[in-house]
Amino acid sequence: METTLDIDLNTNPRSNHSEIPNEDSEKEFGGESKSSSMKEELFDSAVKSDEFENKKLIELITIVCENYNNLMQNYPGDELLKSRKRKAHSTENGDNSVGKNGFTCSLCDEGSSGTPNEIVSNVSKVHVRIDPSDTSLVVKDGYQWRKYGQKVTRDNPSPRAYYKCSFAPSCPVKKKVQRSVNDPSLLVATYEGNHNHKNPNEDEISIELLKGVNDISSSSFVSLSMVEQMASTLTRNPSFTEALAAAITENFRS
DNA sequence: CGTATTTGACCGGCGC
DNA sequence: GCGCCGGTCAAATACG
Repeated sequence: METTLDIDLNTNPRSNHSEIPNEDSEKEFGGESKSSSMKEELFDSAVKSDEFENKKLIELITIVCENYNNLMQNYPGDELLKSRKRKAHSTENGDNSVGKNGFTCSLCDEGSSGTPNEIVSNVSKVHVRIDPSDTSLVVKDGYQWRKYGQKVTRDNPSPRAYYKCSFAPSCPVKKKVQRSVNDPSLLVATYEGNHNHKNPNEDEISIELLKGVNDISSSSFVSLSMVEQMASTLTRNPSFTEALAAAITENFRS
């Protein structure tokens, strides 16, 4: 069963406001048949209606954020740790199936076959579909990264880029980004470790939520890719999709 | 001028 | 022990 969560970021609540009669439209209608009090009433009801929809939207986004955070907490970082010692890792360029929209996230317990005392680190892979002509090895995931190396590996002609979290050394997370050997339009990002800080964009989202959805719609801080990642991760969690469906039903019933 | 990126050198694990 | 190879360092360079 495939569940899809579509978050249409083109639905701009602020743009809805542009349909609310403003000074220009008032001029346009010239006050011929409607009294000013009637116009005020229409304006007022339009705003209230908008506010009502915005509240629903805020609640839904809040639910998405909460579930995303909960889900992330259910995959504690050290649980899937694996050794950084180099061993034959054949899955390095393996292709998992990827949806047309690009983001696929998988948590891989690659250290499970190691010795009991082996120090292991959390490794996850994210597959991102990109424009084949795009040569940049950039996977936008909401975090800030500093590139510290690039290398051409033996089993893949395309270079592999090495990134550290910009919060390093306090945050030990690293990621490797390389085109798939089989599909040049596919970027494979391998994450090692877990961030010991919040996603900066996540904070921004929380702040913007408090400010109101009008500002959310215009905020450059709300990363499309982050929402995609959240959606991708969350939709793979059956309990979340159930909870979200229930929440949506409940919200629109009230 | 401060910060980020590039890139060749270097390090260390692994296989032979 | 030696060479290969992935990963990291750090000086040089680019960029805002």
